[in-house]
Order: sequence, then structure tokens, then C-alpha cells
Amino acid sequence: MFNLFFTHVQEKVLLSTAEQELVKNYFIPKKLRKKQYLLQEGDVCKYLSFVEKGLLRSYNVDDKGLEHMIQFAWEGWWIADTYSFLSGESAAYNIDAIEDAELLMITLPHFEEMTLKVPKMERYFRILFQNNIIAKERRLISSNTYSAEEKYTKLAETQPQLIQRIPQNLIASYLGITPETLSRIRKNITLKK
Amino acid sequence: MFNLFFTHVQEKVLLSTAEQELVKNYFIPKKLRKKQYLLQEGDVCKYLSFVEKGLLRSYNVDDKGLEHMIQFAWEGWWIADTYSFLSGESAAYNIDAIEDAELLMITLPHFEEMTLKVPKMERYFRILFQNNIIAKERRLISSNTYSAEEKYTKLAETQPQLIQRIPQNLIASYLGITPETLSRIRKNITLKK
DNA sequence: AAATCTGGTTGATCTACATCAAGTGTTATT
DNA sequence: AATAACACTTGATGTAGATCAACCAGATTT
Repeated sequence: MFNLFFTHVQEKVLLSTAEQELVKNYFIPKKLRKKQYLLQEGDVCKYLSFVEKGLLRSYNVDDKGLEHMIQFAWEGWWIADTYSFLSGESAAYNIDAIEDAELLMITLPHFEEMTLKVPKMERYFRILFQNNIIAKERRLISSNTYSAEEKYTKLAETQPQLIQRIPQNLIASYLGITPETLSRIRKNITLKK
Repeated sequence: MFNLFFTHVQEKVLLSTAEQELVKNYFIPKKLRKKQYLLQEGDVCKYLSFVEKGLLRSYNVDDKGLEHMIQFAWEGWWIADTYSFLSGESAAYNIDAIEDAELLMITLPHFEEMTLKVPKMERYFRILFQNNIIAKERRLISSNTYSAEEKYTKLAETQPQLIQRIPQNLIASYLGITPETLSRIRKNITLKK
């Protein structure tokens, strides 16, 4: 269950067997069926989750009921409902499974405790978050700078796996465009060739 | 020189006097005049900088020569040229001063070393980055979800200092709209009242 | 096997915002 | 004091992409 997890962690920090055992105990394994929500209705707890298997998405729903993709996560990636504890937004925040998935979850209080008990995990997450900031910055610039077609082609170049695995309508939302526009863009691209 | 710096660090972690001394030695103080670049032309070193005084901006320049604001930073904030070491972008990345500024800079190699030597700083940055991710996520959703007017009014509500202190044309770029559009939006808002 | 649902395509129309262009007031520069 | 440079405004026009609507194919449910 923790195979992929430790493979990924060990790429950034080296844990002793004892540390590994400590870390393991903070995580709760969970399986999700396609379309199932990560959180049950009314669940107030915030989680950070590592994806061992499958594919998830996080998204919010605006006041008009439209979904906006925030992130996709598959094997080897983390996903969290971080956004939701920022107040002042009249938006719902959800995580659910696009494909059947297996996760390792940790609550935020346990996360804080673990990073104190195992400083190497503190380091692991500092590095992870640092890289994530860069990725988000890049996406932000892309969103403000490029046309819909440029955004799509850049995504297709940098993250081909994403294009293959994720339904077009969700990719459209991730890029901040409508499914119709994405469909036309794709048609246009194939015509060019 | 380090007053504000340690005030901010101590909000998240408590450093001993010895640790403070250690940390201090990794930082290089620097003063910048309005419009001066943080990096000299050809400077390859990447820095992370804490703003003690003044106001900076980071931005990139696309292939059409247009500037796109990435971040603003004033007293108590950090700014970095993180984006630039991602390859595959035909874009220049700059940091410069909007107002005269005083900084504390650390190179990336020193940063890595410091976090290893002073684990509390590792923790400080993990928390800092975690919060930054949430902020960027929020900005990304805003960018994909809302109209130009909504983006501006939301920014004005959540970051009024930013509106007061930063020239309109830069705010426009930060929101991914043109200065002309922002001008019209502001006119429109005052007319409504 | 029929019916419903889901993801994608295509067309017609509409609109928010960009672009181009000219003009104003204020702050630097010589 | 004259002039240039800069931040902002206002108007006229163009366009990328949204919206609305109908349709289709494959998968899922009954």
C-alpha cells in the first residue's frame, strides 16, 4: 500500500525504517469508486491525500453552479482541500474520483504533528510545496497571457498524460474555457496538420 | 535591518539567539532604487528575498514584449525569481523596485543549506509556501471564473493596500486585463454609487 | 432491447474585452 | 521654463470566445 508513497518520498529525503513506521501510522488508507466524493457531506475535517492508484480532481462550484477544475492528481501526486478553509468565498469545494482510486490520507492536525516528529517530512513537504508554487505561477501566467489555443497546445506539450487520461470537458474547465471552444480548437489543430 | 524579518519569522517558529545569528549570516542586505532591477543583466544566481522596506514586483515579458505581473511584495513579504529556472519558456523574468526598497537576499544554495542547519527555518518556509499555494490557487480560480469587474472588486475587497499603493496599469496586468478596461471598470463602479 | 446519461461536435448569434488612436493632467528631466 | 515621459481617460472598432441549441455515438442503467 505504501510502495509508491515511499518511493516518492525517498526521491527527496531518506527515511530510516523507524521513521517510515512512524510516518505510516499517521495515514489512513482509503479506496474510492469512480464519481465518489473524497469527503462525505458535512465532514469538516481537512485532509491531505497521496494518490497510490487512480485519478482524482479537485474543483469548486461557483454561484451559477459551474464547476472550475483546480487540480488533477493521479499515481504519485498529492491532492488537498486546502482552498476550503479560506473564508469569504460563496463557493463549494469538492474532491472526487475520475477513476477508481486508492489513497493515503492524513488530517491537517496529524500533518502538523508528523512534520514536527519527523523533520525529514517537513523538508519533503517544503520542497514539494516549493515546486508546486512554481507550477501554479506558471499556470497563472499562462491563463493571463495566452489565447485558448495556445493554452491548450502548451498543456498538450508539457502534460500529454493529462490530455490522454482526462475527459475533454474537464480539461476545458481546467484551462478556463468552455468545452465547445476546446472542441473547435482541437478540430482546428488537426486541420492545420 | 533584521527587525521586521525576525518579527515575521517568530510568528511561525521560535528561534534561539544562536539560531538567529546563524540565519542572519546567510542573508545579504541590499538597497534598491525605484525602477532598479534586482538582478543585473547576466546574473545567473537565483535569490529569495525578504522585503524590509519598499515595494517590488516580479513579472515576465512575453514574446510580444508585453509584461505580465506575477507578484507584488512590500514590507514583510518574500519575492523570488523561482519561475525563471523552469525551462521551455521563451519569456524573460524580472524583479524590480516600484518604490525604493531594502531587502534581505539569500541564494538558493544557501537557502538549502540554511534549512538543513536550522530545521525551524525549514518549518517556517514549509508553512509560508503552504499558505502561498492557497493564495495562488485562489487567484487562479478568480482568473478563470470571474469577469474583469468581479476580479477587480474582489481584489479591492481582499487587498485594499494593493489598490492604494500600486499603479493602475500594473494592477491591470496582475488581473490579466488591459489598463483601458480597468479604467472603464473603475469609472463604471463610481457611476453605480 | 429500450431508455437514459455522458462526452463530444457543429452551427448561429451575442458580448466582454482587446486593440488602436487621440487627448489630458502630472511628474521628471534638461 | 520648456519638454519630455508617464499614468490615466475616453471613444470607435474588431474579435476571441461565450452562450444557446440541436444533434450524435458510446456507455450505463432498467
